[in-house]
Amino acid sequence: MSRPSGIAVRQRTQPNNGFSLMKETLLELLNHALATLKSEGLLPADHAVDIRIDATRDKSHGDYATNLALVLAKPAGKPPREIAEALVKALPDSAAVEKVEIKGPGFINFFAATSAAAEIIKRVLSEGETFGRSHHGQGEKVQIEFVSANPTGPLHVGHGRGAVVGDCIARLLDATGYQVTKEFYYNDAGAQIVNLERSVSARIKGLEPSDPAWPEDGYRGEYIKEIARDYMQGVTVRADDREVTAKADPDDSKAVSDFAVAYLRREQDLDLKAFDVKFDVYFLESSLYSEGKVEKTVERLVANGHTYEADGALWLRTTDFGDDKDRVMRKRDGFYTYFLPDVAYHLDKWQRGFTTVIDEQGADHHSTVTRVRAGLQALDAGIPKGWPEYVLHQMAMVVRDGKEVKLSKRAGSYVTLRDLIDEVGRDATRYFLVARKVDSQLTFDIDLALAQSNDNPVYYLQYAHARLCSVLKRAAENEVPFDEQIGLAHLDQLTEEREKDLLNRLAAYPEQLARAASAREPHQIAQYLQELASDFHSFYNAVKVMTDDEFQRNARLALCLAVRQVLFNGLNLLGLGAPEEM
RNA sequence: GCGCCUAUAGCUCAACCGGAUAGAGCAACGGCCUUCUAAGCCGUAGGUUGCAGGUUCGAGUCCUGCUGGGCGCGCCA
Repeated sequence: MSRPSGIAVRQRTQPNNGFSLMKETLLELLNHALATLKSEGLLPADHAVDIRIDATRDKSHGDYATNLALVLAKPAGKPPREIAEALVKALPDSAAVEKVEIKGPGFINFFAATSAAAEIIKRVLSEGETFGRSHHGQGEKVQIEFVSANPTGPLHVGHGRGAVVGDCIARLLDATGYQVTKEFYYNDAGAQIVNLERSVSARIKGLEPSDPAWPEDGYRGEYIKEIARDYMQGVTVRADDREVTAKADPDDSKAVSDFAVAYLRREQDLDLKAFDVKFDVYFLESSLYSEGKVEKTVERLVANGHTYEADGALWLRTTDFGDDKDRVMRKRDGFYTYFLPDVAYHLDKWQRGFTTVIDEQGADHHSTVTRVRAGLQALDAGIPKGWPEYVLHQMAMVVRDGKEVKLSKRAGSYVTLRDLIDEVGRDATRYFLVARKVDSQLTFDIDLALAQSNDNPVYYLQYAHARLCSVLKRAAENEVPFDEQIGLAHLDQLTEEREKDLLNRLAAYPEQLARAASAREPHQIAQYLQELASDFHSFYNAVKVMTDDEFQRNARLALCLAVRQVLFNGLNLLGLGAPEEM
């Protein structure tokens, strides 16, 4: 599978409008030096090397550094420091570079001229909302499936984590040039739906979960009672993908079932809407049956000779494809296991032309990964081995009053996603759920989120944006308003250390976005935004923007405008609001 | 027993295909509003990156083993 490397510095992958970024400049200089070394015979002429230029962590190492000399030490057969010296000697002069140093084992450190670093402002302002976006994906069709909750209850915090992670990955891929389809898959006709119907019917009869006649494993939550009431009142419910009017006939189990599914789908839609998550496609498991896709998949697997009958069931020999045991496809009772429609569904995705498919799921379903991939291999349909991709998020736990709130649909004790959004707000909920790596478990402490509500990490970002808007607004009201042209013509006024920090941070954004997208890790953006906001707050406290010096003031306002833009773009990637005042 | 994830400051978490002296927030302590939003800033303190080996110029990051935690191992989804 080809993925954009994103990280490697490449020439001309970004539209640059003639503005040269520091890294691009350094890359050119190093390429020159490299060619010189080769022509002098210090390096094998045919030696290819991927030049890496990193932003430094430590300012005493300059703004950018390369380990090029260390990488070249082996092929050149010379100590790294010697190569570093030769490289530095061969570097063409550039006004963009203030100083070059060799440090440590052979790192070459570059100190950028602030005026050259300030060029990023021009690019940010000319590209506006598209700054940071790229065409790495070249329009490739990507599908991301996430949430995919069955309509048997409201969404909980685990679904919320999946929802925001999937949604943000979709935003990242869209921003890096992919054509993204967001899809929600659900079962509207299986055993769980029968259970749902029985539960609602029991409520219609006035039964309580404590009654002996209550269906075994029935859903006990209060929401079932509400469905029963609305069904008997003939209510019409409208979900994103269906609309159903209740028949109010307690004996029509099909009608009860249809209504309950539509009702819960609508509830989930409302949850997702409150969370600002939208889908392009709702895919029904039942359609795989009604359109014969399940049957066709079975036939194909049988024809390929990967199946056998045993104990009255039909098995797929998934062990041929790396699974630890074979899996039942068709049960003794003639029904298929969930696994088969899963395979049929993914074959359908492949046939729809999605060369990259990402399944975002809870890690408790991780055993399906090997199984589904094995099933797809057994189809012999030309599907690559590691397809589809999976992003698995670890469990999210809700804590209130220092105690875990169990998320049991059957027991009915519940903290729903909507509860969280109502209590701590959409932006804070999204931020908490997306700001950390998906591989780590997550504790969502409601009390903490509430207690911090005045002092929340997401507000830190939004406050930075609001502050910037305020400064820019003040400038607009001023008798000598902000003149962008004057500002851009005097970027050499930006000489403060805090200003340079900000400029370097702005310049890192496009790469940061590309890296987060190719790693499918939206938390990287949250991290970046914290750093950007921090740089801005430091700058704001250390440097007065609205000075009397016309050139300096306008240059600083241009910087502010650029920072505001990047903050806005980044907040947007995470689906967070960018308030103009707080 | 097997598989996947995980272990970093008191707590919650970062750390860019392996890079230089491991960074933030919260909590603690000390400062900063007669000037652009103090939901902010500056400073102090806080670490044997679970343990033991290995790979190499260099390891929180890669490999092996061990320990602790989570999840999974249905003819449930």
